[in-house]
Amino acid sequence: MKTTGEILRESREKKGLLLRHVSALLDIDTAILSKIERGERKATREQINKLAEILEINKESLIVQYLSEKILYELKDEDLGIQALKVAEKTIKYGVTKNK
Amino acid sequence: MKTTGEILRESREKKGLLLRHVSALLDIDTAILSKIERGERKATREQINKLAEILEINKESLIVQYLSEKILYELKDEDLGIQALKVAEKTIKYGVTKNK
DNA sequence: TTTAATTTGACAATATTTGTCAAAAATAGA
DNA sequence: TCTATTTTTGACAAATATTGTCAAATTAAA
Repeated sequence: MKTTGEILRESREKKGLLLRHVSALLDIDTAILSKIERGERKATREQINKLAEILEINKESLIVQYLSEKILYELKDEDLGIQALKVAEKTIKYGVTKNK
Repeated sequence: MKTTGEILRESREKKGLLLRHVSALLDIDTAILSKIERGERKATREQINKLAEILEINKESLIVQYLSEKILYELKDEDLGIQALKVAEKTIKYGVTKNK
């Protein structure tokens, strides 16, 4: 499975766009976009939306990949990550929302 | 399934401890512990460790519940949460770690 | 009823994230 | 080659989010 960064870089290059072009549309420095594409930084949720539009990427698949990386980042030092994911999944499915 | 806050409050009361006692051991104000138990605030990872010890709660189950709430918090406004969880789960299982 | 415990909310301190900038490194044409 | 352009790097600044204190209000219980 491709990382978010890989998807973004490949899509940008396929369109013949430079970091300069895309980062201008996102209103950020090229340095950040460079880091996002190489997985050194995470994009913001808003940037993901914009990038899907600019690069004409399937929005859903991009978001799913992005979110899954965000989750994995939270769990990166945890031994019980898989169990936590399973509990989270069940909770979503059963539509339980006790907390504020 | 009980929330982290419910587990903490019930365990504390079962031991006959006051917020004052436990929050002193955690070195925080009672106000925060009160909020944590009612789900208004999240505990830190360190506080969870300490609380498991102080209240003699099964550490693994407390951590799993805590982490799953953290994940759900990230996904609370997302339509594609379940898909993201599934991708994350597969990624952990296959041991893929491309990003820094 | 009054003492102790808990809750509430404003806001302060701290930590994390997101960004800029300038210079270095890599890449591509002439 | 050489030299323009693009990309990458890393130090640091700005913005945002999290975690905390405090004092007063509310609730519970002696």
